[in-house]
Amino acid sequence: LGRLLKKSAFMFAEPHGKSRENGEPYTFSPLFSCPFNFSGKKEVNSKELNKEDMKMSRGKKKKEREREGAREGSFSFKRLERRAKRADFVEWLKEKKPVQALWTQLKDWTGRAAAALMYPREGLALGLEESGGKPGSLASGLSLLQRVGCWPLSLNAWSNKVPVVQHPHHVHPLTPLITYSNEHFTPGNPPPHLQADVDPKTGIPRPPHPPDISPYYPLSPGTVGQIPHPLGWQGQPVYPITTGGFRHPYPTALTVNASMSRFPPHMVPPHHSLHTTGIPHPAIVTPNVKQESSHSDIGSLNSSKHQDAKKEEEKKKQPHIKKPLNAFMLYMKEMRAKVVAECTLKESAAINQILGRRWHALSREEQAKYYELARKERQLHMQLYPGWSARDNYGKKKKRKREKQAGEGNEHREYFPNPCLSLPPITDLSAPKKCRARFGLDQQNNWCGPCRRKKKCIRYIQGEGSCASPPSSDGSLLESPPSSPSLVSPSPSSKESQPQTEQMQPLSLTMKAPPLLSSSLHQHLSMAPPPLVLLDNSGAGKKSGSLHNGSLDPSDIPLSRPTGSASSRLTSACHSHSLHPSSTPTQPLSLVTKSMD
DNA sequence: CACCCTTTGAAGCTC
DNA sequence: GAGCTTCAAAGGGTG
Repeated sequence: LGRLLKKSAFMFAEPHGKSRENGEPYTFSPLFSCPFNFSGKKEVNSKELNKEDMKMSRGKKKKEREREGAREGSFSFKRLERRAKRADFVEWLKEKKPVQALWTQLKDWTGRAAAALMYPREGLALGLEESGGKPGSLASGLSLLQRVGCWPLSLNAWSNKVPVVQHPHHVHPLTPLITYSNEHFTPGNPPPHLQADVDPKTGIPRPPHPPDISPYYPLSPGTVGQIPHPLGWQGQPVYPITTGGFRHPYPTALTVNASMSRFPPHMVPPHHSLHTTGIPHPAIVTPNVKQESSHSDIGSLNSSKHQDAKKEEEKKKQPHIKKPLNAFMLYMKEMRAKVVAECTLKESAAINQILGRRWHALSREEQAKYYELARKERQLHMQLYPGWSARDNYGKKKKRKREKQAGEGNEHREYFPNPCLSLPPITDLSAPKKCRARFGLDQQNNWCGPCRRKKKCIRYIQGEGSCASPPSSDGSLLESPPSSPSLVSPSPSSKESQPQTEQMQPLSLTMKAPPLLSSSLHQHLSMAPPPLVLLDNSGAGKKSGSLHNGSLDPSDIPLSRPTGSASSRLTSACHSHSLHPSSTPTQPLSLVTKSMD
């Protein structure tokens, strides 16, 4: 078994050094750590494993092999079983029940990759004794691994391009991308048997049920689920080739966990109680099992309802194939941990801001690396999901929000009719959050309800009968829906009359923006024409151009994400009506610069 | 519990 | 083709 494990380890080892037997480069990475060497003795680490191995003379080895009746380059499960009977090993194995269970199944499948599949899952670090695992020998193993749902293996066994970091808690963010290297295998061109058919709904290649996989797995579902992925692909942007899943009957034991989910949920029998593993699939998000369950329960009471429930269920069971990560996302994945450690920040929004700045600070070469990785990722994604389109995911993420907002919009108009809405565009100068502008964040108790909900102010409009936005210098203008200067028609007096709201000094700008940015912004603002003009010419104005046609509710701004996010960012970051462009150095700045351009 | 925030980039959509 | 929108990751914050 030790030899087998070592051979297995070779499959996952990074090339480094020279093999004793064939001179092929190899090394073993500390990916796994098996407490046993081939002789069944417990070992501390793989180095000792190798030392132990070295001590054994070749003659002795040969004798042993002959005694075991094993041929060179192969292994015998019987022999392994005998060795497995060693008390210490069995004891160890007992502690690894999931491994043992799966191992039993893998034996049925045969193929030396079985061990490679098994023990890496257990995080074994194996030394290399005999280089039985040659690149060619991986083929069968790969096929097997793919069949059992381990497609996203890090196959850099013979690639030294990217370091292998497999620790489950510290997975190299780019490791999964190694998988996309077509140098050693082409994920997009899986064995013919894996591309036999295509899911008619999703267009996703659906490998047929492997004939050599027994459909009956006595393996307890829970045990399988407890087995961590061998190469720590959890959460990694890798895409299983077997998205279509196995045909029925699929081995229950291996499908119980929908989160393993290279098998789409609709192909997987619902074993809700078996969601214990938490092996999430990086690219496919499975539907809410809880909801499915409740739906089916209700449906059983009523036939029509049952049908509806079934339909809903089917809808929900559609696998959610995520978008491939772009270069920046890959960069974020890699660098997030660093930034978190350095800045002791936990808020992703703040971290992402930092990452955004760092991204821009990267050299072209460094960025090119990520662009290339992203390109590969897209390629692989395309190969794996030929029929997939980004629009498939449209509306899935914020559907609820949009629906909710649409409903709120109607409600808003119904319950908080804005006189400005009925006015021609020239009079539609109402700015949202009037109360915000008047009272500021520290006096929110004075805000009207809509203002508290970031909706259109009713108090200001109704109480004072004015729809004109307070003449602001720059800040409030950006915060409020863009309007043309002629439309705003701010009287100089009004500007003076409400200095507290418009004379927003770029406080947050000076505080938050990097020196360069803030200075440039200051300069920019000081050199820029009056804010109104600036706004009028701005891309932001174009962006939300529909907002200042007078017929739209300013509260709809959030519907436009960029505008809404900018606005909310401004309001939140700048604390009320303070100047917007400063809130975050990046976006507001880009807004301004865009407008200038 | 769903969504927001925040970033960049890719892709889809609209005009 | 320009401009806008959505989504991808992440996790604390919010309602």
